[in-house]
Amino acid sequence: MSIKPTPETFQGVLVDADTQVESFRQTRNSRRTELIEDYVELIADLIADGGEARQVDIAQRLGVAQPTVAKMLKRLAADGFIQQKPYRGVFLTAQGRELAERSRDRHQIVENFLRALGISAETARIDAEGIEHYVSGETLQAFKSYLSKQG
Amino acid sequence: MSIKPTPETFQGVLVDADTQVESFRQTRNSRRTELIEDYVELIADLIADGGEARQVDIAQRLGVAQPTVAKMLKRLAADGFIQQKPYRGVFLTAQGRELAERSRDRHQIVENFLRALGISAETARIDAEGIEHYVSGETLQAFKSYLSKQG
DNA sequence: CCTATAATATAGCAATGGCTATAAGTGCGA
DNA sequence: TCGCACTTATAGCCATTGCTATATTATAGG
Ligand SMILES: [Mn+2]
Ligand SMILES: [Mn+2]
Ligand SMILES: [Mn+2]
Ligand SMILES: [Mn+2]
Repeated sequence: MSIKPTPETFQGVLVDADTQVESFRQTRNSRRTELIEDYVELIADLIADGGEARQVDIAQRLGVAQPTVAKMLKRLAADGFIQQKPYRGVFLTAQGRELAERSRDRHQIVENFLRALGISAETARIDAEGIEHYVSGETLQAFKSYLSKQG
Repeated sequence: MSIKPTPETFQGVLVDADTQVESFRQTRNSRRTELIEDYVELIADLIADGGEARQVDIAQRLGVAQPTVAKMLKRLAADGFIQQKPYRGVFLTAQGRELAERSRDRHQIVENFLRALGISAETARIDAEGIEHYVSGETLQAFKSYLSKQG
């Protein structure tokens, strides 16, 4: 790597490289599980609401095409989150239900936290849909603390 | 789409479909620009710190391989964010500097906000690296308000 | 019971974001 | 000046996440 000529005493805008790389790695990791979390959460909600989760409904709510959902469901089945019967709706495994519940709880807390900060319902809903996947346990705890202090 | 047999009076865990789809679309959109924002921000920081941004340094700080960076830089150049001279470092265009500055400001606010909530420096750093890309203008404003009220 | 419609499956394509291996260019020090 | 080490470019691979077009299956009404 290139050696920068500036003396070590000068502290620029840059943080330590090893420190920074860990943040980026962690973020890339969260990005990889983002879709899975949204799928199982949505499937759980659809089942809770209507008794079943069908591809067309998942596709409609995610705003993607049905074959996109079909392919993702295969991955979720291969990963052990759902069970599929051909030409039928999907069902969550124990592992899937566990992840769905954790995701929904975290999602709720993030969205409620944003609302508590005075953010509008619509913006809180939109922002929480993305932010939720990048919130660590420590940060989630801080959000919960804030919410309970607000009463 | 499938018609659910439950009466409309029953309000389940599910929000309106058109409402939900907009959140997912918005999130997918933010995800598309996430990497671009991190690249231009990092390039700006490297230039500010050492006068130049070299592929090897970008790769080392992002934790990816150098050819991964090379390919992305071509995209950034094609999109008008940077200028490249073969076998030389990269430079930001006016458009690139503009995006870099906006990204860095937003990143700073998010990280400072998490710190103000009592979150540890390391967790704030890691979480902010992901959260920053999913924070709307309205939410950013709310974070700023909280920070100024904190003193 | 048959058929039309709805839902699911499959094939094939593209863009994105990663990787390794290797070729080619730059530039510094001896 | 020239060679070697560093840096950049390129080729080729894979996984992911989207799409359209089309085939197949399920099922409800007549
Ligand atoms: Mn969610
Ligand atoms: Mn989400
Ligand atoms: Mn950033
Ligand atoms: Mn980031």
